[in-house]
Amino acid sequence: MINSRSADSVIVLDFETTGLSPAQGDRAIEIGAVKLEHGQVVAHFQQLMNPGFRVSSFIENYTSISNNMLRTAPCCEDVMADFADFIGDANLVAHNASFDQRFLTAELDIIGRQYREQFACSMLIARRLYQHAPNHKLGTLVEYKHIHHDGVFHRALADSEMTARLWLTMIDDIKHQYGINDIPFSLMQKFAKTPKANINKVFC
DNA sequence: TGCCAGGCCCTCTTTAGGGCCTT
Repeated sequence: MINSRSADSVIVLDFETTGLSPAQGDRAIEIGAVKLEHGQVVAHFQQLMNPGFRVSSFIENYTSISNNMLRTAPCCEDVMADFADFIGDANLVAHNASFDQRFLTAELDIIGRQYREQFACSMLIARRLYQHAPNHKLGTLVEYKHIHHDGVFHRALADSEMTARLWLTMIDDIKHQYGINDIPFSLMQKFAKTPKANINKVFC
């Protein structure tokens, strides 16, 4: 069963998009992902994609992805077909996963594909594990945990790499804190959804 | 014209409201 797999064998992904809501017509403009097997990076995926309309100046400034860069990029449908093949039957992780899950579902719906995998949210876990962090934005958590980064933010591959390092850091911290050797993906999902008052019961 | 999401979580809560996160 997929959920019995170890939490350190997942695909960590991040979308850059034209806005916040596919229901309002927003589309993906970049996908980045890191494949982890037993805590090691074994593959990357990164691709710009042309949403079929110009992105706003806010998005150009926020992501450093310009309309000129997108003009020659392949369309979303072609990129997402390749990405669906890349994720296969892996479990998935993203920071604020509800956002990326909405776009993944919407973009795969357009090409008649589906993902069967489970999704876990690194932000929900960080809120429980690092309750004293200044906040739980990805960039803040990377600094808070002294996680290596190259200074690039709000690009899909860079953010997915940082999220992957944060994910593995949280797994290590949970292992040390609760004295366990291996954490199933399903237990991380349970941790993410458990009320803070009860989180110590999840790994005991 | 003006507006525009949504799930989670906390509290001055649960017959609600608002901040946090993502682009």
